[in-house]
Amino acid sequence: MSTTLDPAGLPGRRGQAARNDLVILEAAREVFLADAKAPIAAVAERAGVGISALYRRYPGKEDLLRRLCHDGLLLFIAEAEAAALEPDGWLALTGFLRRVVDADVHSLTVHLAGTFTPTPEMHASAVRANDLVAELVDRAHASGRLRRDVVVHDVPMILEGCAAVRADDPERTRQLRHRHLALLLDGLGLATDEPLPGPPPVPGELSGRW
Amino acid sequence: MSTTLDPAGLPGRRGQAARNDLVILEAAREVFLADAKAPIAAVAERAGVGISALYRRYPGKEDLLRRLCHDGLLLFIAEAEAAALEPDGWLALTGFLRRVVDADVHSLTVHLAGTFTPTPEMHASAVRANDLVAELVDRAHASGRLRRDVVVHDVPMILEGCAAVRADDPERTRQLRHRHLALLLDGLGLATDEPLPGPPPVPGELSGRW
DNA sequence: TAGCAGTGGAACGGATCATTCCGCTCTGCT
DNA sequence: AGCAGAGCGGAATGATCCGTTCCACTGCTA
Repeated sequence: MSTTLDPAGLPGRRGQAARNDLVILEAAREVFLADAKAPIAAVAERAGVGISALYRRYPGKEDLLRRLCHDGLLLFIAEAEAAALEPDGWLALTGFLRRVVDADVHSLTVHLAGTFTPTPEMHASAVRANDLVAELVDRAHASGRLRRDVVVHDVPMILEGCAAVRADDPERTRQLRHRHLALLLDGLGLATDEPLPGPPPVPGELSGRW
Repeated sequence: MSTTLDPAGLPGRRGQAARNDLVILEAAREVFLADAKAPIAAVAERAGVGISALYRRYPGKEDLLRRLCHDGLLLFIAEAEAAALEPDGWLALTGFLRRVVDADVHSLTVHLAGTFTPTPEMHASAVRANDLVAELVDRAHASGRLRRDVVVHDVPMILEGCAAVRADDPERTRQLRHRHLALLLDGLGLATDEPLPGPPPVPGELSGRW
């Protein structure tokens, strides 16, 4: 039971309920991050509540998934906006990627996509996110430190690759992903003149649809 | 009962059966590569045969999966052995990785693992594969072109990352994976003095168990 | 021409889930 | 103090999915 937005945990039934809101969301995050098609009951168990507690808050599984995914997307956007403040274009991009990997946001937004039908609102967020990343990539190019043939849509590909790395322990997973990312970031630099093979990724091409 | 090597398809029932052996295996490969937990019926459909044709050949789903996975592992080993013949240690390793990505072998061996219990024979093959990769990595190190802090177990991590990249079209998937691999290979080089973050991967640590 | 290897595909039974429902507990209000 | 009902736990329900079995049929093969 941890509370963040629950100002000085109210006592009694009301407060417990408010706290459960968060506990459930956190449990759902953990469970669905580990397995995108985990049963609802697993979330309830992890949260230490009954199934009713879930259905009281969300009309159905899909709504919970949507919520989780949208939250992730918003976090992604927030990180991108934060990165926009970094003056060095290269550091802005690399720092952004590191933070996204750190927060495991990509799994939330992509692995979960396809398990529900997105809202128009989410679509708008996705567009916004894409614009922000495009800006980061442009600035990295301008800094002269990013290899020429890397395009915006390489970013989701990179994140996809990082998200695929998994260990048993979440913390260890994080470490290994950073290791993988470090390799990719070095590859992103100007180490070689060899152009990347094949045409670059194109918008809806990667597995996550939207 | 004619067997796998069916040159110039025999006519009649016998020949049809022999041909089905291959058709089924190929269909299974395609189907399970696209979705590791596809139903048996999907394989039959793709192969254009009935379900019986499958069960005549394999006692159960698990056996088919095992067969597929072991075939993949053997191919992996064959590629590693082929790579061992390349005199340049760096080219041996990078060429090997490219061919493995090309053949989509990693998906076969890892994504499918966990869906069945491995045979001791497969375990032996896995050990052998590991040894061969270790040798490739050693030689790459000896060539002086591989960054110092890369270890054997980084290889499965890299392959895992590549396998995560997916497009709708198999051919396009292959292209994008090569792009991703190219980035990783550049990162594998000596571009930077920055050491890789965190401790390197350790044997059974990655998601595929064995 | 008899017999059977080889087959297609319907039918069966078990497993898994999302969702609903009911009875209980306490809280917060009167 | 008392009670209406917000919140909840978890069993029951009904649907779906899938591996496996079964049986009738076909046309080689001997």
